[in-house]
Amino acid sequence: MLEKIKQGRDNSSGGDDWHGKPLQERPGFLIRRLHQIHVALFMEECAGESITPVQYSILTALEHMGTAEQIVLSSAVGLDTTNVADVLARLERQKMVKRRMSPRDKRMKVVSLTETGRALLRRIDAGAARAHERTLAALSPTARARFMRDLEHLVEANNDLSRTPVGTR
Amino acid sequence: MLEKIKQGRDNSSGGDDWHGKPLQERPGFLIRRLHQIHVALFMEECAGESITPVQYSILTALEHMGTAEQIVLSSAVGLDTTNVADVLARLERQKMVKRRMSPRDKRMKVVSLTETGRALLRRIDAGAARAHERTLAALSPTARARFMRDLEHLVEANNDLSRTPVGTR
DNA sequence: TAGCAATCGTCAGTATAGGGATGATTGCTC
DNA sequence: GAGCAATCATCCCTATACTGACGATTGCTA
Repeated sequence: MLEKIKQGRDNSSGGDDWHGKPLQERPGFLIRRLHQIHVALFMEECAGESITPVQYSILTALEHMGTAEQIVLSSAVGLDTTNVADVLARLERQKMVKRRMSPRDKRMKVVSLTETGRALLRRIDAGAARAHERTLAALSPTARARFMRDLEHLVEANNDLSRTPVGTR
Repeated sequence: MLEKIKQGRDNSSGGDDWHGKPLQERPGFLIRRLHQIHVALFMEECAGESITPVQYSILTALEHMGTAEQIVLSSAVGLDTTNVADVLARLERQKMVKRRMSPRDKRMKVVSLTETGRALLRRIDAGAARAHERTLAALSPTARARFMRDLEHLVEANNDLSRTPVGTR
């Protein structure tokens, strides 16, 4: 009584019938797990420094842009403005980042890296790279490159589906 | 598995030099984005029902197992026991799930689906399947199957790295 | 069998992640 | 140039996700 419910779906494209499949073979489950794993690896590689993957993303984006309004950062890293404000508040508390009102538009806040933030980036850079590598280490170099291509493709194709699409600014 | 990592960064190999690459080409960033996207798709497909992907995972696991202690569920879905308890409390509040003390071991709680929970599962099944399909829709059927294989491989290889590895129970 | 270490669930605390609402500000339009 | 809609940051709320600690219970062992 738990096998063949499956009304309303026809797998015209060759048999992607996720229903009935164990959790371990469903895309959503595996993507969540891989995300968990990468975060764990990142935290392990950067142990000692108080930093998270998302904070690292924001700091990196800031390093590339020099200075940015929160809304621009939000678009760059694909995070809700609420969430970005939250992360930035933590980064500011740790003196990694400065925020001040934009003189051009008083609704906006301009964010910039501090020297402390830049130093942190330099310290964790190798660890972050190792975390990225270890996440994909189980694949052969060929499969790894292919996997990354597919990943980029999937994210790009669905970019506009999340609340804050990347790169629209 | 971390042979060519050494101390600093040298991109002697095929070129896994994440440093200096834009955010959009780093595995951690893309995995986080794809996770966001799948969650968004799931919530869109199951709008109207108050359910999340993680809750769906737990309900599905319960359906397969019939009845399970929280620690077993935790292992089945790869979630911290703290987190599982949290999710279960919400599911119980919505009457999707029942919890009672295990008579065999008074430290444990036995969880089981209610009829309400089973009905919910039947209602959202098609939507959940559509969310899974749409997440991978941008890939050709061939690439999709390959991607899933690689994904499973990566998760399996790093299973023991997260706090709660899957399937050890 | 008395004690003790391991186990299970929970609690407190922190960090993403997003929805919905609001206040301040801006720029467009009439 | 006065009003008004859009924009930006923020606030409150909920939901993952994990760490560290703790009380209750269990089973092993001395």
